[in-house]
Amino acid sequence: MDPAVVGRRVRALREERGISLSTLARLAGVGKATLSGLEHGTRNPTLETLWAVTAQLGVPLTAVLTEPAAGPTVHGTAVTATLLEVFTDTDATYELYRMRVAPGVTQLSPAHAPGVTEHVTVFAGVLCAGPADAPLTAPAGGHLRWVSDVPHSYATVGDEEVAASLLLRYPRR
Amino acid sequence: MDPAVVGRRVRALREERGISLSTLARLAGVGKATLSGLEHGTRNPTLETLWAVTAQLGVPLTAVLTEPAAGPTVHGTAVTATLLEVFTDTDATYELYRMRVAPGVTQLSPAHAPGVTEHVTVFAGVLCAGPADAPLTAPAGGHLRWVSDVPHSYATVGDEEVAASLLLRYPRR
DNA sequence: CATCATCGTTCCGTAAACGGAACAGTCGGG
DNA sequence: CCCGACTGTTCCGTTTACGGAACGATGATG
Repeated sequence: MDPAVVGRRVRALREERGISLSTLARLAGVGKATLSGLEHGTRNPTLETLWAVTAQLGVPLTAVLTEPAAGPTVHGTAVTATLLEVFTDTDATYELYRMRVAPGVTQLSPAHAPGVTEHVTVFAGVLCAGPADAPLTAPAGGHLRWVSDVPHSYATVGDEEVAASLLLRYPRR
Repeated sequence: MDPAVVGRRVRALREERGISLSTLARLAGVGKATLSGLEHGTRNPTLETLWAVTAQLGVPLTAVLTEPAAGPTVHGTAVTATLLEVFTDTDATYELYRMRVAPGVTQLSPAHAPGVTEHVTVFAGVLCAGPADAPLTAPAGGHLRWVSDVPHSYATVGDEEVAASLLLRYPRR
């Protein structure tokens, strides 16, 4: 955990809001020296200090402590997916992703293990996805499901980026 | 942010692993006094200290800084839902929840605004949910969808707790 | 019972994070 | 130009979190 990274995030958040270091320090009730050192990563801040600052910025502590993308992120040619949650059950393991599909490109993904299914709920845009030889289409608000033990594809319909949630279900072997 | 809460989580995580305060302090390279004070909430730990301890426990910093359920949590008679993500689009707003339904109780929820739809994907257990007068049923791996502008219900089928993801779609009025 | 190990807490000197003040640099107005 | 208001950084005395050692309590062993 690099304190310099935390510092950069704090500074970025502050500058997004267009407020000065002096102002934020005063609002958060910390010394300017403290905030300056924190943003530079030259100090090793106390929880209390970090809390005061992030609270004033209106973000949770985790916003500066974790990567902007909370989970591991998978980048493909068209698809960017970040893992939101993993759920393990006696019968299967589920992985819940937030997914974005860039327009104009079709991404082909190889087959998963037998029995793996994908559920997609579209937030925005129109998604065309599913088995490569018989893809399905869903508009915003729609839902797709397919068994992904065959090669499958993802693409947008139209120029709009697609936002969706993707649920991968891996049956216990 | 209550340092006592952080302390309790650290202590809980340590005791889950069955290791002593002395041992964890040695492994994490911090003083026993430091760890003792941290667990009691009588100290105001430094990021470095907290990082050393949580890393040794094998959990991310956020595990002790945020609620066990990361987002705002809604508790009902049978349903506990925690907000994972909010997505706002030009057409609609989506809220993605992780949901648990306790067995043996049926929860009735009042109607939402017109056009609001719910998508549920079941992780574990068997869920019976939907419009109160015509609920639907889905086993683990299944998916339900209904328009929730009428009163609707949630209940498990059988004695097993249901785990699921719930997506609420609010069309822009 | 005596002994030893380990438990978690408390004491204490040191190192460092803290807030306030002083500092140089920059912009805008009279 | 000069001045005031502001920016962010640096200096400094005070506060406090730090690790190590000492402590009493507990449990296992001979």
